[in-house]
Amino acid sequence: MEKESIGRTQLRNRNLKLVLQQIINNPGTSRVAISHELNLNKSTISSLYNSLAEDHFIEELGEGASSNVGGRKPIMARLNKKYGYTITFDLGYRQVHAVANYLNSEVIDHQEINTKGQPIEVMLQYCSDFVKEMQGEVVSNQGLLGICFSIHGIINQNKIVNSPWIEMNDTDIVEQFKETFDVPVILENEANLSAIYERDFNAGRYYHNSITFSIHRGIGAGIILGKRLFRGKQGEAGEIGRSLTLLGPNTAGQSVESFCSEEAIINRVKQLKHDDTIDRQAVVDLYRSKDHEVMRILLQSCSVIAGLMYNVVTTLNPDAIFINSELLAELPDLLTEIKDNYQDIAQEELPIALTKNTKFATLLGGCSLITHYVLGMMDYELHFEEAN
Amino acid sequence: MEKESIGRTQLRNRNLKLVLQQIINNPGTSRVAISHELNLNKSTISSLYNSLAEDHFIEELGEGASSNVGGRKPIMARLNKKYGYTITFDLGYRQVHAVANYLNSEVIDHQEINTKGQPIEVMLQYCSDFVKEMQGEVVSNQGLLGICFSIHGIINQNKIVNSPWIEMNDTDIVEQFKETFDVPVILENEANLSAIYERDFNAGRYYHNSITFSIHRGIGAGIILGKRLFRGKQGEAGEIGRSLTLLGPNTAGQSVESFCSEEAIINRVKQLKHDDTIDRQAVVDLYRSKDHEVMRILLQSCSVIAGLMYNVVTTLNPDAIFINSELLAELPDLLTEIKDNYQDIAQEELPIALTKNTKFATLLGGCSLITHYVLGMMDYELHFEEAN
DNA sequence: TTGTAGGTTGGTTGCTTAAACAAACTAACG
DNA sequence: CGTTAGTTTGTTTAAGCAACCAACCTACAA
Repeated sequence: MEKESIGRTQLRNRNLKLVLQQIINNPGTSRVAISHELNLNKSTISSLYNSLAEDHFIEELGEGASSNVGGRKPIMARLNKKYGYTITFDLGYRQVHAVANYLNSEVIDHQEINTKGQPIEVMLQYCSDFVKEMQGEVVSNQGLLGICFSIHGIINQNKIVNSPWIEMNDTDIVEQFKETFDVPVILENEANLSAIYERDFNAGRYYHNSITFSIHRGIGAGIILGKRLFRGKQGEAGEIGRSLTLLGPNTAGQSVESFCSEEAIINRVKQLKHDDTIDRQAVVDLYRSKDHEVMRILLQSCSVIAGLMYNVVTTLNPDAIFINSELLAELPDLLTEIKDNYQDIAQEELPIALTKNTKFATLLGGCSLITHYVLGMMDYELHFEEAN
Repeated sequence: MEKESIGRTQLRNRNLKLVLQQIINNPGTSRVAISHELNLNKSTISSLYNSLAEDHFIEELGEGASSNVGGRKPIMARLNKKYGYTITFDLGYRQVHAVANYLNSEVIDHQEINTKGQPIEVMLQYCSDFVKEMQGEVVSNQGLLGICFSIHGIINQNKIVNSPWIEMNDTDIVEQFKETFDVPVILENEANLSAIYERDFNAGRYYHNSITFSIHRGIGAGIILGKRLFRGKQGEAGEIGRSLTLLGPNTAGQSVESFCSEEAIINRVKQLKHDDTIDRQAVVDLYRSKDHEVMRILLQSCSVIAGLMYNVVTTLNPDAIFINSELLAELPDLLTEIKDNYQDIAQEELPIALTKNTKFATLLGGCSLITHYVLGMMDYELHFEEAN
């Protein structure tokens, strides 16, 4: 909403970025195509294009197909992925997951190490090592451009406000990595990154408003409205796990999270089975072996999730819902259950889909976010391809 | 998000609007002040300013106060309110409310007539008459600029999708009035207009994200995110009345609306008292006379509303909440009740305020909306003053 | 007290600059 | 030859700049 004034230089800058956006989102486009798309004069585009080319943002692919009535063939161009690269870490409860990507989001390398029970310092040491490794290996024009951390907690103003699963010991991740590597460092909530992934990769492209439910240890949601991530006043938007399951006089209602997060479910099964070694895999196995009690607990949870979903959809009327959950990925039956429950309540069609490749989604979301940032294109819609 | 390309003309146009925005939002500003605010050169501003002046958008107020160290006095300017005027109607269940406003939102005239039980055609005939009356009376530069209708129902693409209280008989309001008066005609949901009112007048100015609960016959919410009205995929965002009060296995949970809308409350009191003549005023009187059962019902409703509020706040993390309700306006005790309940659940501070002047809020919201529209400034933040 | 010089701010004017634009051109095709 | 892609060269236009005038203030001297 707050429009900024535009002088001559900002005009040029903006148009430069619009051209770059075209090149990123339509790999194998040409100058004329861009000119047509942006309603700017051919010569203007040529000028802008050449500026970008000088800065090594462009990779030319030779000639494309000419039209069927003759005429010169266009020179196809796409983003020069080797302009530079970014690194994204997911600081999980059980492990650290790391990935390095070229500017077009192509994965250069990824690693995962188990850090369960380890303090944050050890996790960050691993991250630091990974960055150094990449700096030694990856060849690119500008080198490392930026780093993103996926945090399972609440982020505000690029600071961790709340980290329920990992004790942070007042560690200032941003300061530390910015200092060491001299690149921008961004922290973002894991559910938000999942949402960004859905927006910028594959499916979500055509949806303006989507909500990504992230159901792991806790329950959160990433909210995309008007193609923009909505973070709320203090970055707490989407903390739907705290929603009440019961509105009414006895306001001491249970929160959704305390009832059907993975954590809660595992605990309930633990109690039920008097077995403290139960973990997610055990729950999955029990469900698959059609254990009656476990099935009941999970189906109950699905019903609650469906209700929560209905309430959120009712307030936001989004185009689609995504769910990012390892548990559901392993037990797709439950997705059907949720969908059916939702249908019963809503009587309305709404695309509900599982996020494919649960863990990578977050990382790629982070890759997209930091890429947007380093290009100075936070408010530009960028699409990326996910390799298969 | 979708950025449009900017050529020379659009640049000029945009800067023109930015200058106009400054003049609207800071009545009694000067060229230098604008130049400073927009970071554009003095001479550039002068040029833009003069263009606007030629188009009669500007009213000069003579000289302002000079600074205490000497120097020429600035020439103060504000929006020429008599550039033109807009008209807004509220098509209520019981009455039609009409208002005409100058471009600065100043009320020229307003009327209200009782139309309870009358068909839509009669209501619109009255509206039509009002417009003609204004066209005869109001003197302004450009005359009537646009018309806005506040609809107690769902609007999508400027069409009525759902009108629970008034039978529309397939009447195409937009077509009809656009045809007759040859100006833009906009329909918008009443709760959304309330939200716009809170955003553009008085209080809400400083909030980026706010939610306005409109509790009348039904329950709806207007959602302002990033200073922008959020309408959802099909304009159904904010239909929170449909939220479930209970998430869980028996998904046939009650909707909030069926439980504590004004309609529902009155019906419950009717049943309880075996008196079919009960209306809002009767409920108010009964509460004031401390009728036990009525108090119970209302307090119960407050508790549900507070829970609903908590859930919505949990998903959106807004800066503030507004409530627009005639019932609450008459019984401010209930607001306290809601606030207390909310506090109990949330344990967090959040500004919760009643909309003053319940009925006018919607109309002024409509005025703001249509004014934005006719100025071609839908995406510009405009502030208006409400006369006292 | 008055008058004038010096400083300050508001706004205009005329010229410069740079980016978009337009049209004519070359290149490369069917 | 017609068509399409891209470049070149020159034009237009809106922003930027610098010098200016206008209108105010204060200080201070006659």
